[in-house]
Amino acid sequence: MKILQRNFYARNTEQVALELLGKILINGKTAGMIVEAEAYYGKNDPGSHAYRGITKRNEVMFGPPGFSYIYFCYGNHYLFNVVTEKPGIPGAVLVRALMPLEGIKIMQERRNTNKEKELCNGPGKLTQALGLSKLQNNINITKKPFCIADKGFNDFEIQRTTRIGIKQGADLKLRFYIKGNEYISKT
DNA sequence: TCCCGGATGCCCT
DNA sequence: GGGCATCCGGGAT
Repeated sequence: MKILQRNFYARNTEQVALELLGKILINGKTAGMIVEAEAYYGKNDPGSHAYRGITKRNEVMFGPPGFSYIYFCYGNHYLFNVVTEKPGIPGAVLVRALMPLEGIKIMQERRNTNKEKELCNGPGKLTQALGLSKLQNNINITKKPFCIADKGFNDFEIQRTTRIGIKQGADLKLRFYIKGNEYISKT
């Protein structure tokens, strides 16, 4: 198992999103395989937080790659992104769904459900299952206990579609998921 | 100050 | 499986 290093993230956001499929997101004793992700750019991407330039909230997106960008949404959810591109160039990949692998019991307690498919099949759900909140914002994820690792899962087909839940930039096909996987988010 | 969001869970069929 | 109320902080006015 190798932990993804900064050079993996310091590339084109779309490419990183694509290659994150099949990788393992780990936080402490909980872990899951990434089955769905979306790419977000800056200037030319109206769907991105970084579109209107740097602010207190999105400044992490402008910083060095390989850091977490976790923000609060809809009053009670946290969404997990990982920063991409070289420092100074905004970019991030939103992780939308995981297939639970380790610490499932812990996830069930945090999520208050025993249904395995309901643990991580949405961006707000997986942060709750892994115990991620704004406290984990802007953390270097190229080392344990909070990181993404490669376990060599690559036997799958990738589907590319438009992104979910945004109005601006809705035409861009920057959402990727593992075809036929039962743990991806709905719609 | 006000508006609204990169969503979820519940309750109903 | 689908419709709906609802969570509250950020960014624009």
